[in-house]
Amino acid sequence: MAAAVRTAAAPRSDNRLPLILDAAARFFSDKGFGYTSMRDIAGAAGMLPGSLYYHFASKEELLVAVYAEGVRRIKEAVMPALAQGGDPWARLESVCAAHLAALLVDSAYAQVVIRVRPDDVPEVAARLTALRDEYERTFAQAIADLPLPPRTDRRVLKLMLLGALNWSQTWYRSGRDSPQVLARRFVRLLRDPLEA
Amino acid sequence: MAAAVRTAAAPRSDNRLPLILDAAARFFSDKGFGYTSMRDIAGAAGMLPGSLYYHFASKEELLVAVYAEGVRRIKEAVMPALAQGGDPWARLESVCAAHLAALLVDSAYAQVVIRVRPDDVPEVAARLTALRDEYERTFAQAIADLPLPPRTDRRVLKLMLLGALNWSQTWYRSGRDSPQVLARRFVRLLRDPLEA
DNA sequence: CACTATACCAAACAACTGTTTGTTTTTGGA
DNA sequence: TCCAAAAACAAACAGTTGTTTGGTATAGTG
Repeated sequence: MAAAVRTAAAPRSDNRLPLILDAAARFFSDKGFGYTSMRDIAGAAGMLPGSLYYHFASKEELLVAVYAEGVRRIKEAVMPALAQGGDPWARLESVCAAHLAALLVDSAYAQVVIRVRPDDVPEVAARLTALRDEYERTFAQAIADLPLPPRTDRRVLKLMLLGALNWSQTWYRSGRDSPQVLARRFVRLLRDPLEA
Repeated sequence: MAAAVRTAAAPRSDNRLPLILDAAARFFSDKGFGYTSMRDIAGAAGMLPGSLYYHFASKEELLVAVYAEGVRRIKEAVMPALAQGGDPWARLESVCAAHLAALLVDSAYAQVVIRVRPDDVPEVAARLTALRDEYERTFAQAIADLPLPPRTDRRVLKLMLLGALNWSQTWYRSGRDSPQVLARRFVRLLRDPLEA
Protein backbone atom coordinates (compact mmCIF):
# COMPACT_ATOMS: atom_id res chain seq x y z
CA MET A 1 0.00 0.00 0.00
CA ALA A 2 2.84 2.32 0.78
CA ALA A 3 4.05 2.07 -2.78
CA ALA A 4 0.75 3.44 -4.00
CA VAL A 5 1.53 6.67 -2.17
CA ARG A 6 4.86 6.92 -3.97
CA THR A 7 3.63 10.08 -5.67
CA ALA A 8 6.84 11.98 -5.17
CA ALA A 9 8.59 12.90 -8.38
CA ALA A 10 12.30 12.30 -8.25
CA PRO A 11 13.91 15.22 -10.10
CA ARG A 12 16.65 14.47 -12.55
CA SER A 13 20.15 15.86 -12.26
CA ASP A 14 20.26 17.18 -15.80
CA ASN A 15 17.34 19.40 -14.97
CA ARG A 16 17.60 22.75 -16.73
CA LEU A 17 15.21 24.53 -14.43
CA PRO A 18 17.98 26.61 -12.83
CA LEU A 19 19.02 27.74 -16.29
CA ILE A 20 15.48 28.81 -17.04
CA LEU A 21 15.21 30.79 -13.85
CA ASP A 22 18.56 32.49 -14.40
CA ALA A 23 17.66 33.44 -17.96
CA ALA A 24 14.24 34.69 -16.94
CA ALA A 25 15.68 36.75 -14.09
CA ARG A 26 18.19 38.35 -16.40
CA PHE A 27 15.63 39.21 -19.07
CA PHE A 28 12.99 40.40 -16.64
CA SER A 29 15.49 42.70 -14.95
CA ASP A 30 17.00 43.96 -18.22
CA LYS A 31 13.95 44.46 -20.41
CA GLY A 32 11.05 44.10 -18.02
CA PHE A 33 8.47 41.36 -17.80
CA GLY A 34 6.22 42.62 -20.57
CA TYR A 35 9.05 43.06 -23.05
CA THR A 36 10.44 39.58 -22.48
CA SER A 37 9.11 36.71 -24.57
CA MET A 38 9.08 33.06 -23.69
CA ARG A 39 11.26 32.59 -26.76
CA ASP A 40 13.87 34.95 -25.31
CA ILE A 41 14.06 32.88 -22.18
CA ALA A 42 13.97 29.51 -23.89
CA GLY A 43 16.68 30.58 -26.32
CA ALA A 44 19.00 31.74 -23.55
CA ALA A 45 18.43 28.46 -21.72
CA GLY A 46 19.17 26.50 -24.88
CA MET A 47 15.77 24.96 -25.34
CA LEU A 48 12.50 25.36 -27.22
CA PRO A 49 9.71 27.70 -26.11
CA GLY A 50 7.18 24.97 -25.47
CA SER A 51 9.54 23.12 -23.18
CA LEU A 52 9.23 25.85 -20.57
CA TYR A 53 5.67 24.71 -19.97
CA TYR A 54 6.88 21.48 -18.49
CA HIS A 55 8.21 23.52 -15.56
CA PHE A 56 5.73 26.41 -15.42
CA ALA A 57 2.07 26.58 -16.26
CA SER A 58 2.35 30.11 -17.63
CA LYS A 59 4.65 33.07 -18.09
CA GLU A 60 3.14 34.61 -14.98
CA GLU A 61 3.94 31.55 -12.86
CA LEU A 62 7.51 31.78 -14.06
CA LEU A 63 7.58 35.37 -12.90
CA VAL A 64 6.32 34.38 -9.47
CA ALA A 65 9.13 31.87 -9.15
CA VAL A 66 11.76 34.43 -10.09
CA TYR A 67 10.19 37.04 -7.86
CA ALA A 68 10.11 34.70 -4.87
CA GLU A 69 13.76 33.87 -5.36
CA GLY A 70 14.48 37.57 -5.60
CA VAL A 71 12.82 38.28 -2.27
CA ARG A 72 14.72 35.39 -0.78
CA ARG A 73 18.03 36.80 -1.97
CA ILE A 74 17.35 40.31 -0.74
CA LYS A 75 16.47 38.96 2.66
CA GLU A 76 19.53 36.78 2.60
CA ALA A 77 21.66 39.86 1.93
CA VAL A 78 19.97 42.04 4.52
CA MET A 79 19.56 39.61 7.41
CA PRO A 80 23.22 39.58 8.47
CA ALA A 81 23.26 43.37 8.57
CA LEU A 82 20.11 43.31 10.62
CA ALA A 83 21.63 40.89 13.08
CA GLN A 84 24.67 42.98 13.87
CA GLY A 85 24.74 44.61 17.27
CA GLY A 86 25.79 48.07 18.33
CA ASP A 87 24.47 51.40 17.14
CA PRO A 88 20.97 51.14 15.57
CA TRP A 89 21.86 53.91 13.09
CA ALA A 90 24.92 52.00 11.93
CA ARG A 91 22.76 48.91 11.63
CA LEU A 92 20.24 50.78 9.49
CA GLU A 93 23.05 52.00 7.28
CA SER A 94 24.30 48.45 6.80
CA VAL A 95 20.80 47.25 5.98
CA CYS A 96 20.40 49.98 3.38
CA ALA A 97 23.80 49.21 1.89
CA ALA A 98 22.92 45.54 1.56
CA HIS A 99 19.55 46.39 0.09
CA LEU A 100 21.12 48.72 -2.44
CA ALA A 101 23.89 46.33 -3.37
CA ALA A 102 21.35 43.58 -4.04
CA LEU A 103 19.08 45.60 -6.25
CA LEU A 104 21.74 47.63 -8.06
CA VAL A 105 24.54 45.22 -8.79
CA ASP A 106 24.47 41.81 -7.16
CA SER A 107 21.42 39.93 -8.26
CA ALA A 108 19.19 39.99 -11.31
CA TYR A 109 16.58 38.22 -9.17
CA ALA A 110 16.56 41.05 -6.67
CA GLN A 111 16.31 43.62 -9.43
CA VAL A 112 13.16 41.95 -10.71
CA VAL A 113 11.49 42.46 -7.34
CA ILE A 114 11.96 46.21 -7.57
CA ARG A 115 11.48 46.58 -11.30
CA VAL A 116 8.31 44.60 -11.88
CA ARG A 117 5.13 46.26 -10.74
CA PRO A 118 2.66 43.77 -9.30
CA ASP A 119 -0.21 45.72 -10.85
CA ASP A 120 1.20 45.09 -14.29
CA VAL A 121 0.52 41.38 -13.91
CA PRO A 122 -3.03 41.16 -12.54
CA GLU A 123 -3.15 37.37 -12.59
CA VAL A 124 -0.52 37.11 -9.87
CA ALA A 125 -0.44 40.64 -8.46
CA ALA A 126 -1.65 39.58 -5.03
CA ARG A 127 1.05 36.96 -4.65
CA LEU A 128 3.79 39.35 -5.74
CA THR A 129 2.59 41.99 -3.33
CA ALA A 130 2.49 39.48 -0.51
CA LEU A 131 6.09 38.52 -1.22
CA ARG A 132 7.19 42.14 -1.28
CA ASP A 133 5.33 42.91 1.94
CA GLU A 134 7.06 40.00 3.56
CA TYR A 135 10.42 41.57 2.89
CA GLU A 136 9.32 45.04 3.87
CA ARG A 137 8.49 43.74 7.32
CA THR A 138 12.09 42.60 7.55
CA PHE A 139 13.31 46.02 6.55
CA ALA A 140 10.96 47.68 9.02
CA GLN A 141 12.81 46.02 11.89
CA ALA A 142 15.83 48.16 11.18
CA ILE A 143 13.66 51.20 11.72
CA ALA A 144 11.84 49.87 14.76
CA ASP A 145 15.14 49.80 16.65
CA LEU A 146 16.02 53.46 16.09
CA PRO A 147 15.97 55.84 19.03
CA LEU A 148 13.67 58.51 17.65
CA PRO A 149 11.80 61.45 19.10
CA PRO A 150 8.53 60.31 20.67
CA ARG A 151 6.06 61.37 18.04
CA THR A 152 7.97 60.23 14.97
CA ASP A 153 5.93 58.32 12.39
CA ARG A 154 8.03 55.25 11.71
CA ARG A 155 5.68 54.03 8.98
CA VAL A 156 6.23 57.16 6.92
CA LEU A 157 9.93 56.97 7.63
CA LYS A 158 9.97 53.44 6.24
CA LEU A 159 8.06 54.45 3.11
CA MET A 160 10.34 57.39 2.53
CA LEU A 161 13.60 55.56 2.97
CA LEU A 162 12.53 52.47 1.05
CA GLY A 163 11.20 54.63 -1.75
CA ALA A 164 14.45 56.53 -2.02
CA LEU A 165 16.41 53.28 -2.10
CA ASN A 166 14.21 51.54 -4.65
CA TRP A 167 13.98 54.50 -6.97
CA SER A 168 17.76 54.56 -7.19
CA GLN A 169 17.41 51.81 -9.78
CA THR A 170 16.17 54.54 -12.10
CA TRP A 171 19.19 56.80 -11.96
CA TYR A 172 22.02 54.64 -10.66
CA ARG A 173 24.95 54.06 -12.99
CA SER A 174 27.73 51.76 -11.91
CA GLY A 175 31.15 53.28 -11.53
CA ARG A 176 29.95 56.29 -9.61
CA ASP A 177 28.94 56.23 -5.97
CA SER A 178 28.95 52.74 -4.55
CA PRO A 179 25.90 51.33 -2.74
CA GLN A 180 27.78 51.69 0.52
CA VAL A 181 28.46 55.36 -0.06
CA LEU A 182 24.90 56.02 -1.09
CA ALA A 183 23.52 54.24 1.95
CA ARG A 184 25.75 56.28 4.19
CA ARG A 185 24.65 59.56 2.66
CA PHE A 186 20.99 58.70 2.69
CA VAL A 187 21.00 57.69 6.32
CA ARG A 188 23.07 60.67 7.28
CA LEU A 189 20.49 63.00 5.74
CA LEU A 190 17.89 61.49 8.04
CA ARG A 191 20.04 61.23 11.10
CA ASP A 192 21.74 64.59 11.20
CA PRO A 193 19.71 67.71 11.71
CA LEU A 194 19.56 69.50 8.41
CA GLU A 195 18.40 72.70 10.00
CA ALA A 196 21.51 74.22 11.52
CA MET B 1 5.02 83.74 -55.07
CA ALA B 2 3.94 84.26 -51.55
CA ALA B 3 1.17 81.73 -52.06
CA ALA B 4 3.75 79.06 -52.82
CA VAL B 5 5.07 79.44 -49.29
CA ARG B 6 1.61 78.84 -47.91
CA THR B 7 2.83 75.60 -46.41
CA ALA B 8 1.06 76.09 -43.13
CA ALA B 9 -1.57 73.46 -42.50
CA ALA B 10 -4.76 74.89 -41.07
CA PRO B 11 -5.94 72.42 -38.44
CA ARG B 12 -9.59 71.53 -38.37
CA SER B 13 -11.83 72.16 -35.42
CA ASP B 14 -13.20 68.61 -35.29
CA ASN B 15 -9.69 67.38 -34.73
CA ARG B 16 -9.67 64.36 -32.42
CA LEU B 17 -6.03 64.66 -31.50
CA PRO B 18 -6.85 65.74 -27.94
CA LEU B 19 -9.04 62.67 -27.58
CA ILE B 20 -6.17 60.48 -28.71
CA LEU B 21 -3.77 62.06 -26.25
CA ASP B 22 -6.24 61.75 -23.38
CA ALA B 23 -6.94 58.12 -24.15
CA ALA B 24 -3.26 57.32 -24.52
CA ALA B 25 -2.40 59.06 -21.26
CA ARG B 26 -5.07 57.13 -19.42
CA PHE B 27 -4.02 53.75 -20.82
CA PHE B 28 -0.31 54.38 -20.43
CA SER B 29 -0.80 55.37 -16.80
CA ASP B 30 -3.22 52.54 -16.02
CA LYS B 31 -1.65 49.59 -17.79
CA GLY B 32 1.76 50.85 -18.80
CA PHE B 33 3.12 51.60 -22.24
CA GLY B 34 3.98 48.04 -23.19
CA TYR B 35 0.62 46.65 -22.19
CA THR B 36 -1.34 49.23 -24.17
CA SER B 37 -2.14 48.54 -27.79
CA MET B 38 -2.85 51.05 -30.49
CA ARG B 39 -6.27 49.41 -30.73
CA ASP B 40 -6.96 50.20 -27.09
CA ILE B 41 -6.23 53.86 -27.70
CA ALA B 42 -8.05 54.08 -31.01
CA GLY B 43 -11.10 52.37 -29.53
CA ALA B 44 -11.28 54.75 -26.58
CA ALA B 45 -10.96 57.70 -28.96
CA GLY B 46 -13.71 56.29 -31.16
CA MET B 47 -11.65 55.66 -34.23
CA LEU B 48 -9.77 52.96 -36.11
CA PRO B 49 -6.20 51.88 -35.30
CA GLY B 50 -4.74 53.02 -38.57
CA SER B 51 -6.14 56.50 -38.17
CA LEU B 52 -3.74 57.19 -35.33
CA TYR B 53 -0.92 57.23 -37.83
CA TYR B 54 -2.20 60.38 -39.37
CA HIS B 55 -1.23 62.14 -36.15
CA PHE B 56 1.76 60.12 -35.01
CA ALA B 57 4.41 58.26 -36.95
CA SER B 58 4.63 55.50 -34.38
CA LYS B 59 3.46 54.33 -30.98
CA GLU B 60 6.69 55.66 -29.52
CA GLU B 61 6.11 59.13 -30.94
CA LEU B 62 2.69 59.10 -29.35
CA LEU B 63 4.33 58.29 -26.05
CA VAL B 64 6.73 61.20 -26.42
CA ALA B 65 3.79 63.56 -26.97
CA VAL B 66 2.00 62.29 -23.85
CA TYR B 67 5.21 62.37 -21.85
CA ALA B 68 5.99 65.95 -22.87
CA GLU B 69 2.52 67.05 -21.90
CA GLY B 70 2.98 65.24 -18.59
CA VAL B 71 6.18 67.11 -17.83
CA ARG B 72 4.47 70.34 -18.77
CA ARG B 73 1.63 69.66 -16.34
CA ILE B 74 3.91 68.74 -13.47
CA LYS B 75 5.88 71.91 -13.98
CA GLU B 76 2.66 73.87 -14.24
CA ALA B 77 1.57 72.47 -10.88
CA VAL B 78 4.92 73.00 -9.18
CA MET B 79 5.90 76.42 -10.48
CA PRO B 80 3.44 78.43 -8.38
CA ALA B 81 4.65 76.67 -5.25
CA LEU B 82 8.21 77.41 -6.23
CA ALA B 83 7.42 81.08 -6.70
CA GLN B 84 5.98 81.62 -3.27
CA GLY B 85 8.09 83.65 -0.87
CA GLY B 86 8.84 83.12 2.78
CA ASP B 87 10.39 80.12 4.48
CA PRO B 88 12.38 77.91 2.06
CA TRP B 89 11.29 74.82 4.00
CA ALA B 90 7.65 75.71 3.61
CA ARG B 91 8.29 76.32 -0.06
CA LEU B 92 9.87 72.89 -0.43
CA GLU B 93 6.88 71.36 1.29
CA SER B 94 4.51 73.06 -1.14
CA VAL B 95 6.57 71.92 -4.09
CA CYS B 96 6.47 68.33 -2.84
CA ALA B 97 2.74 68.53 -2.24
CA ALA B 98 2.14 69.80 -5.77
CA HIS B 99 4.43 67.14 -7.20
CA LEU B 100 2.63 64.41 -5.28
CA ALA B 101 -0.82 65.67 -6.14
CA ALA B 102 0.05 65.69 -9.83
CA LEU B 103 1.45 62.20 -9.99
CA LEU B 104 -0.95 60.54 -7.56
CA VAL B 105 -4.36 61.97 -8.34
CA ASP B 106 -4.56 64.93 -10.68
CA SER B 107 -3.22 64.02 -14.05
CA ALA B 108 -2.88 60.82 -16.03
CA TYR B 109 -0.27 62.64 -18.11
CA ALA B 110 1.85 63.30 -15.05
CA GLN B 111 1.53 59.70 -13.93
CA VAL B 112 2.93 58.53 -17.24
CA VAL B 113 6.10 60.52 -16.64
CA ILE B 114 6.79 58.64 -13.44
CA ARG B 115 5.46 55.27 -14.51
CA VAL B 116 7.14 54.80 -17.87
CA ARG B 117 10.81 53.98 -17.76
CA PRO B 118 12.74 55.61 -20.57
CA ASP B 119 14.95 52.54 -20.87
CA ASP B 120 11.93 50.45 -21.76
CA VAL B 121 11.49 52.39 -24.98
CA PRO B 122 14.96 52.54 -26.53
CA GLU B 123 13.83 54.34 -29.67
CA VAL B 124 12.95 57.48 -27.74
CA ALA B 125 14.69 56.90 -24.40
CA ALA B 126 17.03 59.86 -24.80
CA ARG B 127 14.18 62.28 -25.47
CA LEU B 128 12.17 61.04 -22.50
CA THR B 129 15.17 61.33 -20.22
CA ALA B 130 15.83 64.85 -21.45
CA LEU B 131 12.25 65.83 -20.64
CA ARG B 132 12.47 64.32 -17.19
CA ASP B 133 15.80 66.02 -16.50
CA GLU B 134 14.28 69.30 -17.52
CA TYR B 135 11.72 68.99 -14.78
CA GLU B 136 14.19 67.76 -12.22
CA ARG B 137 16.14 70.96 -12.62
CA THR B 138 12.99 72.80 -11.71
CA PHE B 139 12.57 70.67 -8.62
CA ALA B 140 16.20 71.17 -7.67
CA GLN B 141 15.61 74.89 -7.25
CA ALA B 142 13.47 74.18 -4.22
CA ILE B 143 16.44 72.47 -2.67
CA ALA B 144 19.01 75.04 -3.71
CA ASP B 145 17.24 77.63 -1.58
CA LEU B 146 17.39 75.65 1.66
CA PRO B 147 19.62 76.90 4.47
CA LEU B 148 21.64 73.75 5.07
CA PRO B 149 24.80 72.93 6.99
CA PRO B 150 27.86 73.77 4.89
CA ARG B 151 28.91 70.32 3.77
CA THR B 152 25.48 68.97 2.86
CA ASP B 153 25.29 67.15 -0.49
CA ARG B 154 22.28 68.74 -2.15
CA ARG B 155 22.48 66.39 -5.12
CA VAL B 156 21.98 63.35 -2.93
CA LEU B 157 19.26 65.16 -1.05
CA LYS B 158 17.44 65.76 -4.33
CA LEU B 159 17.78 62.14 -5.40
CA MET B 160 16.55 60.92 -2.04
CA LEU B 161 13.53 63.18 -1.80
CA LEU B 162 12.50 62.80 -5.43
CA GLY B 163 12.87 59.04 -5.15
CA ALA B 164 10.69 58.90 -2.09
CA LEU B 165 8.05 61.02 -3.81
CA ASN B 166 8.04 59.10 -7.07
CA TRP B 167 8.01 55.70 -5.47
CA SER B 168 4.84 56.64 -3.62
CA GLN B 169 2.99 55.77 -6.82
CA THR B 170 3.72 52.16 -5.90
CA TRP B 171 2.04 52.10 -2.51
CA TYR B 172 -0.30 55.09 -2.48
CA ARG B 173 -4.00 54.36 -2.24
CA SER B 174 -6.46 57.21 -2.41
CA GLY B 175 -8.57 57.84 0.66
CA ARG B 176 -5.71 57.57 3.09
CA ASP B 177 -3.13 60.26 3.64
CA SER B 178 -3.51 63.14 1.22
CA PRO B 179 -0.58 64.37 -0.88
CA GLN B 180 -0.41 67.45 1.32
CA VAL B 181 -0.10 65.38 4.49
CA LEU B 182 2.50 63.11 2.95
CA ALA B 183 4.55 66.04 1.73
CA ARG B 184 4.47 67.57 5.18
CA ARG B 185 5.65 64.38 6.85
CA PHE B 186 8.38 63.69 4.33
CA VAL B 187 9.84 67.16 4.61
CA ARG B 188 9.56 67.13 8.37
CA LEU B 189 11.61 63.93 8.51
CA LEU B 190 14.39 65.72 6.70
CA ARG B 191 14.08 69.01 8.47
CA ASP B 192 13.81 68.00 12.06
CA PRO B 193 16.68 66.26 13.79
CA LEU B 194 15.72 62.64 14.18
CA GLU B 195 18.44 61.99 16.68
CA ALA B 196 17.16 63.40 19.93
C1' DC C 1 18.11 -5.24 -17.50
C1' DA C 2 13.48 -3.52 -17.81
C1' DC C 3 10.43 0.10 -17.04
C1' DT C 4 8.50 4.42 -15.69
C1' DA C 5 8.39 9.06 -14.78
C1' DT C 6 11.19 12.97 -16.20
C1' DA C 7 12.46 16.29 -19.35
C1' DC C 8 12.49 17.82 -23.60
C1' DC C 9 11.60 18.19 -28.85
C1' DA C 10 8.95 19.44 -33.04
C1' DA C 11 5.40 21.63 -34.97
C1' DA C 12 1.69 23.91 -35.02
C1' DC C 13 -2.31 27.03 -33.29
C1' DA C 14 -5.17 31.15 -32.79
C1' DA C 15 -4.87 35.62 -31.20
C1' DC C 16 -2.78 39.84 -31.20
C1' DT C 17 0.81 43.29 -32.44
C1' DG C 18 2.27 47.80 -34.92
C1' DT C 19 1.87 49.46 -39.31
C1' DT C 20 0.78 50.42 -44.45
C1' DT C 21 -1.87 51.37 -48.38
C1' DG C 22 -5.54 53.13 -51.15
C1' DT C 23 -9.85 55.34 -50.75
C1' DT C 24 -13.41 58.28 -48.93
C1' DT C 25 -15.54 61.90 -46.34
C1' DT C 26 -15.44 66.44 -44.41
C1' DT C 27 -13.96 71.09 -43.48
C1' DG C 28 -12.77 75.81 -43.98
C1' DG C 29 -10.87 79.39 -46.98
C1' DA C 30 -10.94 81.78 -51.78
C1' DT D 1 -19.72 77.40 -54.81
C1' DC D 2 -15.46 75.23 -55.64
C1' DC D 3 -11.52 72.83 -54.15
C1' DA D 4 -7.30 71.56 -51.87
C1' DA D 5 -5.99 70.06 -47.56
C1' DA D 6 -7.27 67.57 -43.37
C1' DA D 7 -8.85 63.68 -41.14
C1' DA D 8 -10.50 59.54 -40.99
C1' DC D 9 -12.10 54.84 -42.94
C1' DA D 10 -11.59 49.98 -44.52
C1' DA D 11 -8.92 46.30 -45.09
C1' DA D 12 -5.20 44.07 -45.09
C1' DC D 13 -0.04 42.82 -44.06
C1' DA D 14 3.78 40.35 -41.92
C1' DG D 15 5.57 39.34 -37.67
C1' DT D 16 5.28 38.04 -32.84
C1' DT D 17 2.92 36.47 -28.85
C1' DG D 18 1.72 32.73 -25.20
C1' DT D 19 0.38 28.23 -25.42
C1' DT D 20 -1.02 23.23 -26.75
C1' DT D 21 -0.48 18.72 -28.45
C1' DG D 22 1.63 14.39 -29.46
C1' DG D 23 5.70 12.13 -29.75
C1' DT D 24 10.63 10.81 -28.02
C1' DA D 25 14.96 10.26 -25.68
C1' DT D 26 17.02 9.55 -21.23
C1' DA D 27 18.12 9.04 -16.51
C1' DG D 28 17.40 6.74 -12.30
C1' DT D 29 15.07 2.99 -9.69
C1' DG D 30 13.67 -1.72 -8.54
